Amino acid sequence: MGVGREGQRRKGAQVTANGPSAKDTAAARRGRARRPTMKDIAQRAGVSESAVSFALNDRPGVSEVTRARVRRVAEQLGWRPSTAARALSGEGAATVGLVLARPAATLGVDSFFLQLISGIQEILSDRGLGLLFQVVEDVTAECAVYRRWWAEHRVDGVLVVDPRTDDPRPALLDELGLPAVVIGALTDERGRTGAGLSQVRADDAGGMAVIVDRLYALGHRRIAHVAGLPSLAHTERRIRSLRVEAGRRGLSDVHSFTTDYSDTEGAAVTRRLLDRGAPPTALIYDNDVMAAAGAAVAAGLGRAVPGDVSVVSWEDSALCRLVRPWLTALSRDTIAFGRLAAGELAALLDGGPARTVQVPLPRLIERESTERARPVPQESRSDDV
Amino acid sequence: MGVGREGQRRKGAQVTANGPSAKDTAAARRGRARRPTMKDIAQRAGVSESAVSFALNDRPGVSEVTRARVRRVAEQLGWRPSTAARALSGEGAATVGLVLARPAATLGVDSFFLQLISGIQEILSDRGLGLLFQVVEDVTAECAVYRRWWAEHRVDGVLVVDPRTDDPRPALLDELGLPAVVIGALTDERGRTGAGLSQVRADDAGGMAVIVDRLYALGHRRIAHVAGLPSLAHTERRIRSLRVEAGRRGLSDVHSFTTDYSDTEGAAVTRRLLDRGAPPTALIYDNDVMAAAGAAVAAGLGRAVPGDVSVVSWEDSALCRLVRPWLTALSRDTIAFGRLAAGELAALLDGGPARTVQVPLPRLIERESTERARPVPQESRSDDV
DNA sequence: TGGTGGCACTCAAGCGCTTTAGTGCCCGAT
DNA sequence: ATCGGGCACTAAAGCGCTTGAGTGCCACCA
Repeated sequence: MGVGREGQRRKGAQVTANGPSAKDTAAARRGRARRPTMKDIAQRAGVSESAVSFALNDRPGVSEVTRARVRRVAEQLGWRPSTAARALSGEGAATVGLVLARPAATLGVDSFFLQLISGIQEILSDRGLGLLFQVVEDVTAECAVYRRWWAEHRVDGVLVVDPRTDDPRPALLDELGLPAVVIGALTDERGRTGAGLSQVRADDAGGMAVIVDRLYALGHRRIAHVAGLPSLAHTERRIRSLRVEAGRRGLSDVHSFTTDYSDTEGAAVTRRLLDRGAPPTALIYDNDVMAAAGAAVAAGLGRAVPGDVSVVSWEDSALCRLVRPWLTALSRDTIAFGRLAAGELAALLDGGPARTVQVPLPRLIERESTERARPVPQESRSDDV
Repeated sequence: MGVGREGQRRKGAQVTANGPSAKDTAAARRGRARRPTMKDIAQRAGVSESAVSFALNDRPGVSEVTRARVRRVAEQLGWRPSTAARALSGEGAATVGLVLARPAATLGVDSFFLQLISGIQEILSDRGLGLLFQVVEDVTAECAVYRRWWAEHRVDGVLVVDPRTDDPRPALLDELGLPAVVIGALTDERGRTGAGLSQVRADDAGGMAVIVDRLYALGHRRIAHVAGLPSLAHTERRIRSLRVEAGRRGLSDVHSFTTDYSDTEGAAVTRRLLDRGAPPTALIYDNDVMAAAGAAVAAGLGRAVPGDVSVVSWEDSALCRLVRPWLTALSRDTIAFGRLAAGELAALLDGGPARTVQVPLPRLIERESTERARPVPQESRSDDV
């Protein structure tokens, strides 16, 4: 009896609900179907586990016919390597991490992230990599998550979004030895920070140049830029680029104002700007939500868009075609962006070198919210491009 | 020499970059800092590994003073359990999965998912559970992902979204023995499907009743419902509920039309409806994007919103306050929804029973897009509520 | 004084996989 | 005839953790 019980226990999950005592306890639920292991394959194929391992991992040490046989058996059994076991024996967790540091409330206002993630997934799932995802409140918490993931052996690398000025994350990841790719790039100057850190850069300077070029050509001379969070590296970059573009064209009434990306702040800043003595004739918003909110505010103040003021959104989305007038927007292929980033991370995990790649210049989709600036008396337009 | 090398190899990652031959190869990057293991704790605390395990897992078998000592050492060392090792020894992966079956393009139009996820996270991270996330094209691919996750030992349970009519997923998950909670609930009738399957139900019938109640009170008698994907369970439920509510009030000109949730289809259906002989005086849209698109179409056709036609969105978001007129919307606490679902799953993983819980009735936020129906000559309003 | 329990703790196996060090075999070179 | 070497494959250890089966010790009762 004792022996019988032992034997039964040893077989573990193989027991198939023997008897109709089907109490639906949590224990009973576990392992309803049994996962095949390499041992099963080895048995069926009549070789040792090592041989199976060699065969399945394209390692030398088995003949081609054995390799084929093992492969066939594995497929028949529907075998998949246990990531846990793999990770434990040093192969890594076959998972990459992505943490989003955003207060819950401001989440999901823009479509950027889901698109990005969807691009990321395309590449990752091709490579059999999982994506561990986490939303936290701030960067401090984000760093804690990296530490935890690292200590728990959960991820092989991470994708870092929303790079900041004075970002603590690269140093931490370097310390932990976690390969990472920064999406959106740190400051232009420093270049790569530590080995194992790739960057996928959006061309913020280029984007800004595209917008200013166009607005200038349309005769706009007083331009305001309603930017995003001041702590983000790309906000800083866009502001700097705008200043450069303005300087190049001798424009003096060109300014940036930072916000928290919310429709509320976007609206508030817009109201302040339009109430000025010589209000801007063109407004550049760092996201679609603020652009829409800003356009609505302008309309509310009796300013025609684009008659009195042109509006450009730095982010294209369905929203830009849901408000009237339709918003002119800078459109980038966010999905491709995600794909690129994931590709870089995969390369890094394969032992490739850290690189900095740049995504193509975004395109300006001109819709209804921009048009030629109303001629201003005291300024001739002879200095046009 | 041979011995020396062996010894060195055995110590593995403990080697600290001996010598300045710091080639930044992928190999060198691995394990820059060493993760402490239970063995380290055991050594320092002067007990066996088992004792450490007991101590850290609140299991009996160690005295309180030892437990405290072990805990202290663990904390000092910054120890965290390796999920890989845990998973391997049968404890589960401490991870739950969430897969989103949506074509990449239609992703991110609504804010629903990120909000939901953010709520989910709150609970999961409290419990030390990770969230493995995946975006796929369709339900078939989704099922494949479940299979893979299961075989790879990656997740302990999953959160299922977008339940469908004739949903293949519950059966699959049951077969695999993967605990799951369905977010949004399957058809009302069947109730729980298999053990280990909890449901968190949005009250679609209640929501529809709230909307129809209000519209009816405002005098609307011809109501159209621009619904979402016909294959989704909640679409079906809403349509059914509308029919019931209409029947109860003796309304005959009340119909539903399914779409793919896109602004395009929402607009198209709206145009068709408004071009009819006796167009509806009120339109209910199954999401915010279609509501906004529909309102724009109405305006384009010269119908005043809400003067000629009232608009209600079944989903509140920033968008509802970015278009003019502001959209009346059914508002639910999506973050709380996520929290609830994650809580149910956690309970399930703890061995709790499968349950079906219901979230509170959504509230109707009345904004500018609804008002009293224009009185219709051939119909007295004496039968009002 | 010997037995008996319970307590605090250790031993060792095992989870599924990788990997290093063998082992046996056959073939060609000496 | 013998040896070396390459090849196909096996044995076994180890990754970090859990867990059932001990083990030694002490208090307590008969």
